[in-house]
Amino acid sequence: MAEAVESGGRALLVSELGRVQDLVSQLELQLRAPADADSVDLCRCLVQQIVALTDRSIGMLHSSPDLAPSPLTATGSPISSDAASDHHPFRPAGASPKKRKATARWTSQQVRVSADDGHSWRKYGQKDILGARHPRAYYRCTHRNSQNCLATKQVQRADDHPALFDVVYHGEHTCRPAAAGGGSKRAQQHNPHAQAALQGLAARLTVATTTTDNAAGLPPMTPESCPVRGASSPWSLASPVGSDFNGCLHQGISPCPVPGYRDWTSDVDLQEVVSSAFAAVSSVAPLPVPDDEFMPLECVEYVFDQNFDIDTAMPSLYYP
DNA sequence: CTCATTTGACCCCA
DNA sequence: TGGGGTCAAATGAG
Repeated sequence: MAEAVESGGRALLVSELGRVQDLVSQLELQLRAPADADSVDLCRCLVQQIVALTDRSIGMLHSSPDLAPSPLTATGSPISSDAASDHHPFRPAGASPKKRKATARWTSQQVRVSADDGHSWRKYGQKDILGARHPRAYYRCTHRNSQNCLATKQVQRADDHPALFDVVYHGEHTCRPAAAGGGSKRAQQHNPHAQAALQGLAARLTVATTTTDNAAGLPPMTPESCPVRGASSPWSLASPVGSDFNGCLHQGISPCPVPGYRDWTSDVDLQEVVSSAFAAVSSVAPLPVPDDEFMPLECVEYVFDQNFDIDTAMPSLYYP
């Protein structure tokens, strides 16, 4: 009975988000085309529809707490495992706990949200941090050697919310991202008006990105000072999607006032978020909960806390 | 063969 | 001296 209602609502929600996804695809196509008055209008129209649909989806989530997904993760790439965790949920039984089993991690139930954020990361170290329950993983840009790109990031599972991750970015990508990134940049140049419209949308779909460094001229903010992963904010987005930033970032989702929230100037990014939301809702079916899964992120990743609170659901679609 | 991950060792700094 | 960050050899996957 309740399941039927829930299932129906879920289907509706999936349908709505599917439409959002389609709209974003259309928007992306428009952004790739040279700008003219018609395409700008069309982009505006698409943005309005996207906003309206996301509004509705959020409303549905709020009115149907049962639609809250089971804890799930949607990672963007094979990611390193927590070395301290020998009971890796995606690791085949009997496999070596030490070496990566990249392909084994992509089970049919795992949601891969985004194929490419334009940047790729290579893990170069992992350390147990004093006072932290979970080790910290260190990543650098894959193009460090070939393009002298000095961007790095640190990913650490939050102690208080094991499903959440603190992601800190250092440095700036100087590499030229592959297809996706380049494409979005081109779209930016071709259609600045549409980009402005997208930024308008971004203002509503705020992904809180806070800085921990003043490299970008922003006040320092530590994970502790921002309620990103506090008790009232049960989930977090941690993704290298924001890796284009100057300086060092602590990234997450939060309704906290963010001095330097990320400008969504990339249609690829926008689509990633929408795709993520879509994937998250589509995957309400129970997924394996990687309890000790350490999830550094290659692309976009949504992490639902195990105490998922529907009242604060969809923080990526935060409305100020 | 190439590339990514793991992990112990090493380096730097407070 | 200890903690955090990085290096690099070993190893696995494709």
